[in-house]
Amino acid sequence: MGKLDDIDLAILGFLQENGKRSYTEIAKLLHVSEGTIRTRINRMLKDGVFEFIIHMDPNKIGLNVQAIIGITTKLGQQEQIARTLNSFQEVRFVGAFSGQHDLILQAYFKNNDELVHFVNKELAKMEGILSVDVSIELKQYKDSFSYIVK
Amino acid sequence: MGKLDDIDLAILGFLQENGKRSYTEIAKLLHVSEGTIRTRINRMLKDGVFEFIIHMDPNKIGLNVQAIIGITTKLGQQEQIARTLNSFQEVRFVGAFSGQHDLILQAYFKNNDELVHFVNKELAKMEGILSVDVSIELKQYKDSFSYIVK
DNA sequence: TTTGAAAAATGCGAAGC
DNA sequence: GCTTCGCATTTTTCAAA
Repeated sequence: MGKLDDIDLAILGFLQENGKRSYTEIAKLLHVSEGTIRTRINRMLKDGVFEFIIHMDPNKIGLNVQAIIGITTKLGQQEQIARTLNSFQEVRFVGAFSGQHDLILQAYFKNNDELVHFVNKELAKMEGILSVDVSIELKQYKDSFSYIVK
Repeated sequence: MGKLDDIDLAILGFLQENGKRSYTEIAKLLHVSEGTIRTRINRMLKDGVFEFIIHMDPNKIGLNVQAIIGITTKLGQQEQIARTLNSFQEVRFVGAFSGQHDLILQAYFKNNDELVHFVNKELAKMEGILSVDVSIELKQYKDSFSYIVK
């Protein structure tokens, strides 16, 4: 699994603007053949460099309450708690972090009741959680998936 | 811009598994015509319900340091700081939150030097920031974009 | 809004450079 | 590893129910 060269990065640069761009279109933009684009995209997909997904607006599909939750865990329990959190549909992101909280998660809920249930029932019953710090999103300013500078 | 019905949600349910699924394939799965799928997808795109994107693995494209940063701002300065943060390529996500921090952002960097520069130079020079709380990601457990329960 | 059918574009596999 | 060339699939367009 080698490094990405300039053409690979250029392909990603175009796809990050619009995941629906065709091989043909990208080929023209980069002045190489369609087959080259296709081969490289398939290689990057196989190597897990990126994947084609859709990004839904949570509000538009009825998930009106978004929260970021910091968790402090008992030493040695972090991994197991992370795996438990993993299994919740509501949880979009979980990571272990250095800093104030051992775990940070992002989760989407239909309404406040569901958030309260998640925190007071589900989190509350997990062994090894020492403290929970809930932040509720009031306004979103940016949510970008374009990491590549052109 | 009406509400989504069961077919719309079913379409999103299939697309969230794989953003490359064709109209034809989804049509067969849902026992409706290809045109129906196409019409509905285009309506949802127009309404901003979702978009086709690619999700890159930050590590695989050389962004090896990921951080979540909580910021406390001077009253009334929050909006303007959020907009400034917005303009940084490194910043993937910014939101205003209730709770311990007024703003929370997620950012990706090539290395620790770039993170340190962002915090100690860029953030440090912004007017109205009272405190900054940096958490560095040690391990990622989940990063899902499938919000719809089937 | 959904369907069906024909034209245009895109994607795919194989062969050669 | 890149390109070209047929063939299959998908997308687009549009008329009609």
